Amino acid sequence: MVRYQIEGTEEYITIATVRQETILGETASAVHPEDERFKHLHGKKAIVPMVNRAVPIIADPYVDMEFGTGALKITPAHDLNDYEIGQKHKLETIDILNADGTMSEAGGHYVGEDRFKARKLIVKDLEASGHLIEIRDYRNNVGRSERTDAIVEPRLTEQWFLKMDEFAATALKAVDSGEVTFYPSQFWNMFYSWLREDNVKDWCISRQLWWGQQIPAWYYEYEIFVAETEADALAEARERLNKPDLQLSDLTQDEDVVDTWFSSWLWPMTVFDGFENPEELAYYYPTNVLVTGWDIMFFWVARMIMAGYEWSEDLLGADLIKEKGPQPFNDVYFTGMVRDNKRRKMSKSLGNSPDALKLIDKYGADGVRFGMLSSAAAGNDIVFDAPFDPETKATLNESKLCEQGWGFCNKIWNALRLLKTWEVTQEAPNAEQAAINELAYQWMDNKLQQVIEQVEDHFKTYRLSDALMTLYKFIWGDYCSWYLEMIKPAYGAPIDAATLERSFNLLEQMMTLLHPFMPFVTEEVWHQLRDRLEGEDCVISEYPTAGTYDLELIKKVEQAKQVVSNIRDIRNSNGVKMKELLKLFAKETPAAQALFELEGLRPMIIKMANLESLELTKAEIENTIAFMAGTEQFFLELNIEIDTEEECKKLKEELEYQKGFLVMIDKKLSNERFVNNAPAAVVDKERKKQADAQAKIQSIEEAIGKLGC
RNA sequence: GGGCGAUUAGCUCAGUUGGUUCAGAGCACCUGCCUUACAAGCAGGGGGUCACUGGUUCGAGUCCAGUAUUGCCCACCA
Repeated sequence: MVRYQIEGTEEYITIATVRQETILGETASAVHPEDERFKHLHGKKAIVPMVNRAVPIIADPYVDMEFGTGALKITPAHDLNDYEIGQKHKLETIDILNADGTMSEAGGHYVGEDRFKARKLIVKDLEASGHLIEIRDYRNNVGRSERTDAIVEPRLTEQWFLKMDEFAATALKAVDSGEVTFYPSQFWNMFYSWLREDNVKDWCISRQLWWGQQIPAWYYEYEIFVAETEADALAEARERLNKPDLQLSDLTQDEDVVDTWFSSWLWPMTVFDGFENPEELAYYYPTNVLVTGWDIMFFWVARMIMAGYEWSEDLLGADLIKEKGPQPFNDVYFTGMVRDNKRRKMSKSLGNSPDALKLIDKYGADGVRFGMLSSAAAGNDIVFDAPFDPETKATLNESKLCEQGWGFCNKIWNALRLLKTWEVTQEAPNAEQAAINELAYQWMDNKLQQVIEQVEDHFKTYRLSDALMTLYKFIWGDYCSWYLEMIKPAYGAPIDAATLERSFNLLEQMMTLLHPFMPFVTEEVWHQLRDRLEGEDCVISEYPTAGTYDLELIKKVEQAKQVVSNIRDIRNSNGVKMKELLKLFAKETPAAQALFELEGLRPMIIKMANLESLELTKAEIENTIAFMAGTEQFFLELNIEIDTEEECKKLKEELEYQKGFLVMIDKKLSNERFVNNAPAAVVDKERKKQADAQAKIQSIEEAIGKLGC
């Protein structure tokens, strides 16, 4: 803490500093305007020790009354905030440092000393002259060089700046107007807060590095000539200085280079060599989508947009730009940052990043791709689930998600193996299996169209993980678990060629759909499916487009699947083995009749649930367990004594639930405002739900009555 | 200090324009299966008051406000 004498008085003001050498560059002392302790000093001057310079005492609300002594020295040349206050109060700036960190000519009798040595000498001198009040330990954060760890001293230097206000307004408008669309859209908020008028700062484009593009500015004494080439600069210098004999050797080019982003913002044009070859650029510009991390949204994305609007018309002509737009890309897809399971950014210094190559060794490239992509919902950070070794703290090269991907590859591979192991016959199977095969294929084919449509929709909105999961569930769940089981011939029996061909065809299309996510396994399976010509590959196979599909058919099969699942559940919970043949009865209703009119549905349920028979009935069947699938009621005959009590309890629970549900819907439908205001389709749906619930309640009540509970 | 998000099952996360029973996926867990593609598998199951409080609306996981918790970015620390 150092005290300063107030000019013309015996009074002192005390300030604190950890960089006492900057006192030499001090050009004001500052206090808060409302601070009662110092109000009488406003407008007076303080004498800076050692250099005996009288500097004004200024009042500025930047000063924190609570912090330190409440008084602050202002050194505009060596502190960013001080610089801003200096600008505001029109203070002189005195640079006390040379570029090598030694004291400059402004440094009084410390000139030439290293700043750290000067700092120590100054303490002694201040003590000797009675200005030093107290020394305290204080920990403060100093900026350090990322590479060399050297302490960074703020210092005034001349730099090149690019005025940003107009550029920023252009970029904002581009995104606001939708000429450039962000995915996910909430990044607009961040973009806006960066670039809005009151926040945007001019861009310092000069860097003191040896590598890079040198700034095209040439100096002659204090004159500056900016030009595209040396020759142009010289010509301009000769003319402006009126010195026709001036030589290039008389000029000095600025040693600084431009910021790396200053060339990167031209990337959308230079990547196609657009300045030299506008024809190529005209073909590609603008591109569909830029994929990048949100952390460089400001550095790169915003500036590419600015550059696009600035130069594309010059390069491509007004007509073309009118047609295609000046934006460098139409969409920006922001990927998430990959974080570890403690949410820290993965980085080399933390050592928390798993080794991708080792992951690939373990799970395969497709497995790792699946792991990454399935957790990559647009814009959200990806928490990578790699666990830590509790002892070494190192990240283990393991991942549950990648393991899932690896399992998926395995599943696909085995599906192929199954298709390949069957013997093939030209003979048609028996009528029931033929009906099942036909239904299974129709169901799969219709569902495939639906899946293609859904995947396409996910792609359009950059929901990559949703697209992948849709395919995952379709291939594993529908194709492997249901379809292949439906068409599977009896043990040892061959499969008919037509069904096998259709199964190949389905798998083939699935491989093409999945190929963007898992290129290796899909390519291999695609080749194994059929004899391929040279150069005929999955990667260039025609991507399927969605055809129309019969939603009713899909729904009916889903309902049949529900029947099968229910039966399996009942087997499980009653300890009835899968092998045991059971009798199933469906309550005969118009809806049930309509359901079973679908050819192949009945034998399919019989096969999948391993039934002895499946009949529609109006009669009461004794000793059965009742269940619902959709709105229909089924009764399963078990060859065991049924636990009536348990069965009653289940039915009553279900009844309670349905009644509660019905009450809610009744309430909704008796609400006039709902009926009047909600869209007709929504009201109709509610009425359908109401009718369904009523039907279900009736069925359950009947079943309860039958059990006599 | 300024700004932007997040909070949904034990864990990691989806949930699009407020409107189907919307509360979902994977993992983990439990039960039963060595069924001749896959036990690295199959068939099932349990588990959530959608952070809290209020508001808007006929209707809120979804929109608004506040609170709590939490993450990130930027700035600063005399």
